[in-house]
Amino acid sequence: MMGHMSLRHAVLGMLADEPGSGYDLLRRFERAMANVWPATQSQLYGELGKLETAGMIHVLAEGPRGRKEYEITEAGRAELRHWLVDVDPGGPPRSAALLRVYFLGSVSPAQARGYVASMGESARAREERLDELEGSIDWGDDNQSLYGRLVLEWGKRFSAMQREWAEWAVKQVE
Amino acid sequence: MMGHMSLRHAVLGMLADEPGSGYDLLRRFERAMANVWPATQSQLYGELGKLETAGMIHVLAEGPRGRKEYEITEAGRAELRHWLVDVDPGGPPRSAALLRVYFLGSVSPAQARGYVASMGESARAREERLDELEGSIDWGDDNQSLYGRLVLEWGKRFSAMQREWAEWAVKQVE
DNA sequence: TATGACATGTAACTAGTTACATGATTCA
DNA sequence: TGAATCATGTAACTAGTTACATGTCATA
Repeated sequence: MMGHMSLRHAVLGMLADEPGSGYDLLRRFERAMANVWPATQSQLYGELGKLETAGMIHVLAEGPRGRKEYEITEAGRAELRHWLVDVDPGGPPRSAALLRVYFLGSVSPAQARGYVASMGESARAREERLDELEGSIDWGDDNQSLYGRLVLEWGKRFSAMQREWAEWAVKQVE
Repeated sequence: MMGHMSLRHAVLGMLADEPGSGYDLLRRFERAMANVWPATQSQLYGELGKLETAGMIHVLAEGPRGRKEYEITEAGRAELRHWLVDVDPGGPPRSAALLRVYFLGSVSPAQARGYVASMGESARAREERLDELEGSIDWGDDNQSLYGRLVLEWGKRFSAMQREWAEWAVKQVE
């Protein structure tokens, strides 16, 4: 049944938007995807090789310094649509931050409070970053802007939720 | 610097609460941890072996059918506290659900709306499950109850956030 | 001419999943 | 006695990380 392989689909999704090299993709992952689906350079080049072998992308042009610009193929688009529509996305992912909360009984209440407070603080910092980011992008009315805004809004709501939870939780540990 | 290895700490955290066998732990992971840090049987037995070699747990008693009951050692408790207090928990984890939202431009608006709506629906179902769970547990005033309630509350708030976001997002895709 | 950005790739490792394999004990 | 549960373990795989390795091109 082929496992999950979401990196594959992240790459296909980006190339569906526009062609690019591994190097391009790496920067796109760093810029737009860092908080949703981080990927390393190693992984990216490996996946591009596999996708080419599988016929889901092909080399559109070769540039200087060995640059290979990839374009998604019709098979690649079909696989992307299949994943978007037919494959179950699964539940919420592992959370190391929450895992710790379970075990805070192993440290002093003051340390536990400190940990929860720091979760709130990092959520607040993330909220600020996302607000800035939102202001710095000039949103068009294309699909990318539309769905990008949905993701950004999710991040903002998530961060606000976590900050509010932390404020509440700090009081519980007293 | 030893990587993240949160499974190791999840096991230590559970054994810090009370001793148990691999089989016990597996059921505890299924019951209490399924949504925060799922683990497979394979991984669990492997990790128990490594933790024993590392001197962080030891066999307290052997029972029928080869059962080995493990207890955390002082070294194990120290490692757990170290992880809880000193190690940076890192940002929000990968989210396959959100990753898809980025790429919904590749399918029809109706399909995109359907996907977002299904995210809302699964969040609603999770909210209900968590409400039921909360009602079914008789909470004491021990540490486990306290921190368990914090985690449950986080889950409820997360689910509510996702449901509300989805309701909002469905309207945006129109 | 040397620095920094561009550009790709491999090796060795850790983490996690799925499937297989085996056997003991309980109880209907 | 047969099925369910208890109980542990291994093999083969996929996914992801870190470090290493190499070389090109633009420009100050």
